[in-house]
Amino acid sequence: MSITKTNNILPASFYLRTDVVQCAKDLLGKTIRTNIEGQITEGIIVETEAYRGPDDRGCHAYNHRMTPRTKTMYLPGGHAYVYICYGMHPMMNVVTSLEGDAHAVLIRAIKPITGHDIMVQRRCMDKMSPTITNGPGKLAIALGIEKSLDACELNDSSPIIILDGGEIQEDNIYCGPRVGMTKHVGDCAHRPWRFYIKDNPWVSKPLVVDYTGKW
DNA sequence: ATAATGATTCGCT
DNA sequence: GCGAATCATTATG
Repeated sequence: MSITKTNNILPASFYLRTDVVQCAKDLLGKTIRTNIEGQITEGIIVETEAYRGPDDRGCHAYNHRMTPRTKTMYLPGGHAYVYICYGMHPMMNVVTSLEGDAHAVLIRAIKPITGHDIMVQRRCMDKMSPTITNGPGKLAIALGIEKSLDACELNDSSPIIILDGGEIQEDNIYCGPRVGMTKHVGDCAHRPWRFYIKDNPWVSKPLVVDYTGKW
C-alpha cells in the first residue's frame, strides 16, 4: 500500500455529495487527525461503512427517524456523528450529503501513522499491535474521540479533521455486507456497503471475499 | 418510570 | 468460537 498524505483538509464539497456510498469508498486512504488538548494522533482510514437514511433499515435515521441522538445525522455533510454503542463504545461517523438528508459513514478501522505512543496509552496496551485500531470502538478510543465531540464540524479549527490523500485504486477496494446487520430483514442487510482496502492488515475483520467492488 | 436492544470488545475455552 | 460486560438510547405506558 502506498498512500500519500497531503496537509490539505478535505473541502466541504467532498462531504456535500449526495451519494454516501461513493463517499464511503472515497474516504479510504484519507487521513483522520485529532488534536485533543494538544495531543496529535493520525491514522489512514482503511475501512468504512455507509448508512443511508431514510431508506436503509440498518441506519439510525431509517424512515426519517428523528431523536436526540440521530438529529446530528441531519446536519449538512462535514460534521462528526459520535454516539455510544453498547453503552460504552464511541462510534465515529462522518455526516455526508445535504442538510436534512441523514447520511453518514462509519469509520471502522485505521492504520496509525502519528502519535503511536499516545494511542497505545489511550488503549491501555503496552505496545503497538494491529488490534489497536481494527474496530470502530477501538479507533475512536485511540484517537481520543468522545461523545462530547458529537456534531462538531470537521473544519480547520476542529479537534477532528480529515486530510486529503491519494485515491485507492478501484481494484484495491473490496466491499461486503455491513457488520451487525443480521437481524435486519430485506435486502438492506445484504447491501455491500462495507468497504476496505484489499489485503490491508489493519482492517477489523478478515475479508468476506464475495465481491470486488461490484454490486 | 421501566424494559428491551445494540453499527462492540475482551477474555476465556 | 462463545458469552459476559455495561449503559446510552429508544419505545412504550
